[in-house]
Amino acid sequence: MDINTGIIENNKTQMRRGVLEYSILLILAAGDEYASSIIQKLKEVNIIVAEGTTYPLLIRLKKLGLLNYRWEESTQGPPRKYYMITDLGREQLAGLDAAWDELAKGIDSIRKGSKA
Amino acid sequence: MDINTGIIENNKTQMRRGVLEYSILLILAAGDEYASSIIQKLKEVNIIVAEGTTYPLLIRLKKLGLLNYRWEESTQGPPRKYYMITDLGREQLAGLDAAWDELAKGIDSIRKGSKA
DNA sequence: TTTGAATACCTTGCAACACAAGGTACTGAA
DNA sequence: TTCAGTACCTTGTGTTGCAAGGTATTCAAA
Repeated sequence: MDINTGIIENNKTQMRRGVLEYSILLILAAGDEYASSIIQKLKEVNIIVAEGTTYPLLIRLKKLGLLNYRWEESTQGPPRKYYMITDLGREQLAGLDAAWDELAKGIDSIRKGSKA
Repeated sequence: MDINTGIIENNKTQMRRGVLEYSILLILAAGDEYASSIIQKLKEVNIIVAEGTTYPLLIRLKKLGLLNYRWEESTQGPPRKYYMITDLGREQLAGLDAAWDELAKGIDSIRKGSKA
């Protein structure tokens, strides 16, 4: 692996970090999911996240009252822990939507400046 | 400070973290700046960053060869360390542009999904 | 019936890094 | 000579993403 790839990869990781909670709340706002399916959905939009990141994060969001969960049997293996977003979670999500918009706007205006 | 503000503020911070290196490179691509002026420019677009974050970050980017600097006298106080982006820095910046676009696209498509 | 693959859950330990707080040093004006 | 303003930098702490390792369930094949 050359040095360039390393720097870029590291930064892509950094960028993803910032939006992990946000994107998980977004996914759960659309419907209940279990950890593995959340990871899968994120992968589909090129937001790669490890199991060791996801499980602690879901537990954290649960503790904060933004999520709840229920167990559901599966014929494909062990039972699944389906997470769902709470009312508080939806409130917070609205705030994060705004934060994301603001950040995107900020980056955009710096970008325009750097091309002037 | 209520609990809601806490969660949101924490997340805004998280989001900013991911794009700090990127936005600093963007600013320096538009012209040489010293640390305090970089912080000021970021503040203008609502990306708040502390001194204790910025200085080590600039040093790190210098060590990676993405930046260089020169000293310049000032009549308003101590000399200023003007940072400038290197050729390698511009290369990396192109990669980060792409990474940002990809991330923004990813978030966008999750957002659309969650409104369906 | 036991072995293995697939699925799903979770924890531990390490490393990166943002930031608050505290510190140094230069300039010019009061 | 003292103080405010500007600018540099470091230290210590806390958070947190992730690699690696571990447990448990189901089903199918040997």
